[in-house]
Amino acid sequence: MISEHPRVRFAPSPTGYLHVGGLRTALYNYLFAKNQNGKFILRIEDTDRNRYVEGAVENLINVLKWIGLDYDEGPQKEGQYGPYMQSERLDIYKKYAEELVEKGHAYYCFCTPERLTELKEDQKAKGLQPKYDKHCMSLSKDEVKKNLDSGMPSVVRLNVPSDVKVSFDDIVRGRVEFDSNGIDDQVLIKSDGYPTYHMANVIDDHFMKITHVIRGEEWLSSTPKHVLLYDAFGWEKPQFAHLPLLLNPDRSKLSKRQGDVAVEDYRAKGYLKEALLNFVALLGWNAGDDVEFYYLDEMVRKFSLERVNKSGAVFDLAKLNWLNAEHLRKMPDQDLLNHLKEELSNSRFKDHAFSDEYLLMVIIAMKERVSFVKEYLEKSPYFFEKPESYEENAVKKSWKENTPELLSKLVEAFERLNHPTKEDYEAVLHKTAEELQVGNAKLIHPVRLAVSGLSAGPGLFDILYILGKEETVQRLKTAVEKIKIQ
RNA sequence: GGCGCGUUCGUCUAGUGGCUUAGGACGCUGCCCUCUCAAGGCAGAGAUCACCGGUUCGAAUCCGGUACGCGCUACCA
Repeated sequence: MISEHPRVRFAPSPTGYLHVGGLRTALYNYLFAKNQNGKFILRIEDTDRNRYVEGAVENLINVLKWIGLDYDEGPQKEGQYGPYMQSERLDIYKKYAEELVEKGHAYYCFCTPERLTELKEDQKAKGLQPKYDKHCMSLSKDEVKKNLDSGMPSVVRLNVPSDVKVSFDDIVRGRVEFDSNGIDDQVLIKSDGYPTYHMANVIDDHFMKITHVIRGEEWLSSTPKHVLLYDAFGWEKPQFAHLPLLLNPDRSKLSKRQGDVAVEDYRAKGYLKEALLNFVALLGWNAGDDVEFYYLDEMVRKFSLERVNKSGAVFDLAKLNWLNAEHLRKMPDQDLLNHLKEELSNSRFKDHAFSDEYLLMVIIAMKERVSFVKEYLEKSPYFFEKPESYEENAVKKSWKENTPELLSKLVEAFERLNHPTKEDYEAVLHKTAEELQVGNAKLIHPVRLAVSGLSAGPGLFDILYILGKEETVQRLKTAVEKIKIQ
């Protein structure tokens, strides 16, 4: 049954943005496809005209592109099984709905919404489960034709057989069995002519030759309907794999109310695509070893559906943050440089020019101290502008009465230096401290404060070297004038 | 309510009958390194494996029940 080259699909509905749960589903589909040398297809399930959102499809594609999950077939990348927008396949659904009606596996229903609600309320009042009563199934062929010809609103319903056990083998959950009596006569074609998810899904998966349906757990209870549909058509069923849900910290289904759910939100906050992908992959899957840091290609190599977990996973920001920092630290300096330049061009420093050489030095100095690219600017603004103020507590702690005098001596010594290296700065500072008969710390901390305005940062001599002699001296002089002991 | 799925440190998880005094990671605490802050190293706290019963010489691992959580129960996906 498992064909040599699997075909899987990510089939989102364009509701405006890509949900992180959707991202995880897309990722697993992608990983499985690439691991198995198969195809990853993008299909847009836009069968609900009421929920249509302008630009949602383009947005979805852009986000997928940004994060690096390239699809082999889909909108803007037509393959031989298109179109990949369900709204462009209406005639196909209609044709197969008619075939089902022909075979007696489906029937036209002309019941009004009013009757349906009434029926439902009636059943609820009697403690029965709400289910369509197959009322329209008793209509004769002529009556159906007459209604249809007269333009009466109609839907097509699946004729669910009673007293049948519907089961399938889920790759992550094992054998799952349902009783057909609990399944409603699902609407297949809506009165506006559009198919419902169930209908479109089964037909498309069949004609697009999908071998594995990998989707969220919320679809598990709908699967028997799909199985019934495959059987009604006499089609071979794909393999199913239902993924565990992503959860809020309180273990409810991940929702907007309790934080960000859109991939775009995380992107805007400065999360790296590498970190996002890595993090989301680990929410429900592991290779069985201790590896937690992954790049996409390594995940592809090690991924298998058999190792996907059954239970929901809480979306834990703290771990995402750690992974982001980890990916940032391990990123090649050249890539980091591009990120930093982009960050700078969107900041208040956008009009300043910094050489690549200079920025690279900043990157090396700050690399281990940042979790986000923007922190290069937030945590060490002094590399991009002169300190505007001096950290108050640090002033209190390290700026003593004799500090201005000590620093003046140090400045003199620095000024005599010719193209100093960081070792030169260090040697001179040590020597000056010795001459002035004070500990190194008496100079180091005030210098750090004078030059950066802050008390935390990279090694002082690295900072001085990056800033350069002229800038260092200038900042020291300014600080001596501006900082007063309180 | 009905049906289905799930339940190992706060969180993500390893574990598929003896190797387990249940391992790793994030987070947290402490120590080391050190001019500061990080990173790194080391150490620590943290899980009676939801509960009850059964099978077995032996169970987190197999079986049954209960509880709790979640999903579905639309002419939404």
